[in-house]
Amino acid sequence: MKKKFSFDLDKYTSLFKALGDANRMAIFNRICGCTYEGEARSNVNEVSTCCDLDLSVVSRHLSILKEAGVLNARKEGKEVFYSINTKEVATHLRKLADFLDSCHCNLTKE
Amino acid sequence: MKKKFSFDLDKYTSLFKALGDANRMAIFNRICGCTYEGEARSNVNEVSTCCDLDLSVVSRHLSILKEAGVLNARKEGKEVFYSINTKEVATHLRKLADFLDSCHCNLTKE
DNA sequence: TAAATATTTGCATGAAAATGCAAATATTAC
DNA sequence: GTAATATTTGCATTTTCATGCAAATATTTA
Repeated sequence: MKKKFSFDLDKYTSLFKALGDANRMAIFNRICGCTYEGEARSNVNEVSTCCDLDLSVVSRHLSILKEAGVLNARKEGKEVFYSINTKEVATHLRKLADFLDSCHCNLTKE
Repeated sequence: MKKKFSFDLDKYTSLFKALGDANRMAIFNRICGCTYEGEARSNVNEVSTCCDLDLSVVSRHLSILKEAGVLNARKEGKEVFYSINTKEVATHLRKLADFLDSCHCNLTKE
């Protein structure tokens, strides 16, 4: 029955792979900051100010984060506004945390 | 004051980088399973059965996961037993989830 | 239509990471 | 000590990924 404690490995792998890069994490954090400021809007140009990268690279990172379900993209005119997919990401993180707790790992850890 | 909502980017980057690989995730899941079974012990040989990799590669993956704080290692005789650092990992995951909730991201998401 | 602005995509390059094999190390058993 | 077992490390190879530049696309404005 051990199966019921398992979780979608691929989903977590892609989520963590997306966030496991310093520049993408900086971008992620930047967008969190933007959205918290109340504007809830950060286009590619704005985001790119958080790291010393070519705009095209930032664009690609944003696309990777979007593919992994971390970000949402909304096109408005010429611009594309990115925002954090808060609920989905937080849910996944908590689910894994709960899974770990349920595993009773480290029973013998002193 | 926006700073108080921030979090340790580097810590999360290395944690996610460690888990952002399909084989390491399989290893991670395998050890979760082992520990749940009550034995709380998985040596390198046992772990290596979860993926089609040379033992030396598995050993390296385990070391990467340990460096990132995901695993604990305990040497017993010739063997090294790995277990999940449950509390630390779960805590980090929840902290990030809480951070996301506190950001009020996606205010405009429909 | 042409120009301006925002973003993405094609392509080449360099860097980092994953992998396997062989050899080295560590520990126990004989 | 030697043999056996478990794991790690050195090294070479391959693969994957990040990056920047230039060109292409999309959209608005003049």
